[in-house]
Amino acid sequence: MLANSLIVLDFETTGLSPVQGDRAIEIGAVKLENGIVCDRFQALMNPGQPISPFIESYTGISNQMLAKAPSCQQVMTDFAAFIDGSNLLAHNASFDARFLNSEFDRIGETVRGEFACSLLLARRIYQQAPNHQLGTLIDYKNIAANGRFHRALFDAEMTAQLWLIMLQELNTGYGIENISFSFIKRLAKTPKAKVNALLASYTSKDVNY
DNA sequence: TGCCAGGCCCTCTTTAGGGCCTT
Repeated sequence: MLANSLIVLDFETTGLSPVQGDRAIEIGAVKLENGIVCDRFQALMNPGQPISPFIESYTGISNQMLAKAPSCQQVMTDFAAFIDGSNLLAHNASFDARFLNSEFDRIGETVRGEFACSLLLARRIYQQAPNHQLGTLIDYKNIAANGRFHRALFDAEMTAQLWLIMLQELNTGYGIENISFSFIKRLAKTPKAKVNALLASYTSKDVNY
């Protein structure tokens, strides 16, 4: 079942590319079970390098805050225990997956769960949205947002709420129930012009697709 | 708000280019 034990996560980082030496500075995540947030994880981590004024401004996380934070190794070890092989979700998952893989590589961990992407799904089912940035979609769907975007836990919470709304609308709009994780991934990879046809053709046999 | 990268996805495409997303 899709909503069972799904970890929604978000990284704040020193930049865009771990290949270029960028590191994680904060991880936030919520655990969804049966459509309900049942656990949370949040931690700043010291990347061992100063962050730029741009990142300080963008995230509200300062070098002073990170100087007091535990190491990436310590935090990511704790986070590996938190996710424990669950399937994963993020907004623009390719970005978070790169950093999760990079930070896990450094501590000898591997990502065992599968990743889904709320951005790809939103681009399919909200084709009329002004754009598909997380903040825009939260506003577009009138989801209550009391917090600061670009902090990891808040973005993870908002991504989780957006995800649940999308599942609910797939249910009410297309009669799709008990949708599988793999069907959502299939939907996210379907060309936009063929999304409606796929949804209209959905049958119960797709539950375990 | 920009740069760095990479995946997705569209189009005046596929022998390519550029916008959108993430920090």
